[in-house]
Amino acid sequence: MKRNRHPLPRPTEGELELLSILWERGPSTVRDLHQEVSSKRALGYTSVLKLLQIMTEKGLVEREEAGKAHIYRTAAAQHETQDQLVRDISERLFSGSAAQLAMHALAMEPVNDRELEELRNLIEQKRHRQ
Amino acid sequence: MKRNRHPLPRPTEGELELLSILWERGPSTVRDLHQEVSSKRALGYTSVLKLLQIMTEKGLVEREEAGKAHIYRTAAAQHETQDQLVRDISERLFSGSAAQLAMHALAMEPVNDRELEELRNLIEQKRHRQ
DNA sequence: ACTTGTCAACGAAAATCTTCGTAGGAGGTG
DNA sequence: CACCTCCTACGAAGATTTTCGTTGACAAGT
Repeated sequence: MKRNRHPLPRPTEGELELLSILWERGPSTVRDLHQEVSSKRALGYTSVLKLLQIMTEKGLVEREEAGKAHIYRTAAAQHETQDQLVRDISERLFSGSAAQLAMHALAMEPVNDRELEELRNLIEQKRHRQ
Repeated sequence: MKRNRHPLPRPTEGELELLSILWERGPSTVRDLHQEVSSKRALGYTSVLKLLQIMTEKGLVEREEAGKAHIYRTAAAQHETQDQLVRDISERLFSGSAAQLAMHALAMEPVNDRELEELRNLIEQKRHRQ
């Protein structure tokens, strides 16, 4: 029962935690996810299961019911969700100016050389295209 | 009696809406804020009031009780809250890489020249300091 | 003094999010 | 078969967030 008509809802905090693991590990079972989460904090197996069931209803994940243990996979690519949430923050916290968000992010932490180089390239590209 | 000992909690969505207005308008009464919010969506006066009372308890805003209508002001500067939330997103969505967050933000939207210039400078600074 | 309007306080309903206990099914093993 | 283990489904408690109705205080007008 897929609802691709509407854009996916914004994941909650707990949901995002599971999505992150799924993006990293790829399709996983409840047990996989529970083990992964457990390495960071205490959380019951059924809590993870329930969360995944809710996420399935919301369309945030899809599951393959073959076999005994269902296999869950993310419905949206990581970069799509990143875009969604970055846009969200940009709207709500920076009056929609993504550039200001970017500056805040950069001013905050040390950035390694490779990333600096990528950013330089990105900016040069944009400079010449506009 | 300020409680600067603990960091301020992360504002919820509704709280952030009010904070944004306060940063823009400066210290305001409940009525001011309600009017401002109402221009965007339907929300009762007492809902705004209640939210502000909760935010006062949490320390997110402070109020001056002089006169009949209290006057609310933000407890943290805008950039502090921006930092806090950007760091948060960076952690949860980009494995702590602020640079990747920045790149996502930039790749997303057109950026005006002045902002591009600022970014270039920021990057050059960081390049030479590291 | 009575009415009207503005305000904060309080409580509570409604919605959402988080967490987990319990039940029941399916598959093996002795 | 009886038992154990692994799994999902379901319901529900608890916590947090969102929303608003009601109340009472206070002042201004008539």
